[in-house]
Amino acid sequence: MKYRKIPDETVRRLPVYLRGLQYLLDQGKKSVSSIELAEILHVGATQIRKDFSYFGDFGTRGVGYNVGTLIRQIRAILKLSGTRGAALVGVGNLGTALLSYPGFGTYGLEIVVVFDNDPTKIGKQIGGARIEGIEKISELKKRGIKLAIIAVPAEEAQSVADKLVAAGVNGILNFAPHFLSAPKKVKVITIDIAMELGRLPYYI
Amino acid sequence: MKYRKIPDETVRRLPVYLRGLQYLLDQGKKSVSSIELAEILHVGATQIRKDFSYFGDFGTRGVGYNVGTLIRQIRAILKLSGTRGAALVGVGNLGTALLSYPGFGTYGLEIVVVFDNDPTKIGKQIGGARIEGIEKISELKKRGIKLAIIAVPAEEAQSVADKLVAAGVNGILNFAPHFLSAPKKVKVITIDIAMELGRLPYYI
DNA sequence: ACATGTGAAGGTATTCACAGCG
DNA sequence: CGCTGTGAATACCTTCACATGT
Repeated sequence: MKYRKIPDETVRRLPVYLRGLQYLLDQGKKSVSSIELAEILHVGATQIRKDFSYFGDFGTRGVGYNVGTLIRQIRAILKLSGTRGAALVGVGNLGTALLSYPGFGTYGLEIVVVFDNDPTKIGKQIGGARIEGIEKISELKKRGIKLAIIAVPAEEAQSVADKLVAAGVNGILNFAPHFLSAPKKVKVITIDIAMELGRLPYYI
Repeated sequence: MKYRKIPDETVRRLPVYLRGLQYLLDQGKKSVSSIELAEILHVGATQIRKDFSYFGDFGTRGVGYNVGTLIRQIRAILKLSGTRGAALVGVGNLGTALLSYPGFGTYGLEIVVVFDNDPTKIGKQIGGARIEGIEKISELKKRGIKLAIIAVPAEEAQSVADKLVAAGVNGILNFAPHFLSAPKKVKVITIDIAMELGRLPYYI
């Protein structure tokens, strides 16, 4: 395969493929064609083949793709090999929900540190971690944690993000309904739940 | 303005604009230019103007856009005028978080009915609603509720979705890490939190 | 003078159509 | 023959450049 720039959209779809493949693996499937995968995921079969082709020749012509191999390949592309520790900031309802959310594992992520600014919460044990004060964020660098999840109210989101960036975090998943400013080298993904709901009525 | 098909991407951005405009309104701003709005939202100014132009001439040349008017226009386009009742299925951590999530209001949505299949939860009061058994989903049609939010474990998601569709729901926001099958007339938006996190390491 | 609104240009992503290989 | 892999064609979206209206 010749080199070509990988479309952002392709990267966005890789985790989708990964989920579908994991599902097939759980079903005991060894091999899958782009057509079968397309049906499960509601994506075009050509799309799938083209996406994979950016990274190399993963399939066998006339046969399809080996499920296990493909999962490993995609995990490698997404740099999900091994487990990465992530910090969670904010232990309200949403934060608590995230702590018990299954599925981070598939993506090689584990919440290992938890912060909150509520004195009544600090020190409490939750999931596998102890809740620490917001000021301890500065110690993330020392602990080698590079990913963080923001689940605090909108007003505090930017200030938390600044602290995280200062502590050397380079990837942030933001659930606060607020636009975050961060240096270019820091990748921020915002999930605004209400905003997704907002476009639902349009399509109805 | 001549008629042209409205890009999906434009529709996806409308709620983003709405949030930015709401923010400006709260600040007491009466008028805004595409350039100012662009800075707040990290979107191109040309993009904003082009997007608005699909729906009509909302601005005043040499001046900008009237914040209040623009909000009303976008809300109308997204069919968010008035408040729509939505049903929530699943009152685990995530469901509870959603019940106390601020911001649904901006998008004209209100959770008015709550379902769960846990007998110890049924009958309890939560938010403004009483938790009802899953079997009561069939009564949604009678109550005129057309939107639903799924916050149940992956294994139950499809069966819940089927019940919702049978009850006449035509829009579903799905938080379960599972692909849902539904008739074309039913719009399903899936938010898979872990999947979003999954592409974070790639960019780092 | 200033900011919108918009054809035209440019860029990106998807789909087609089929060659290539097992 | 079946299914992958891919250049070419198409569709889609964004950006440019500027004409247009206040």
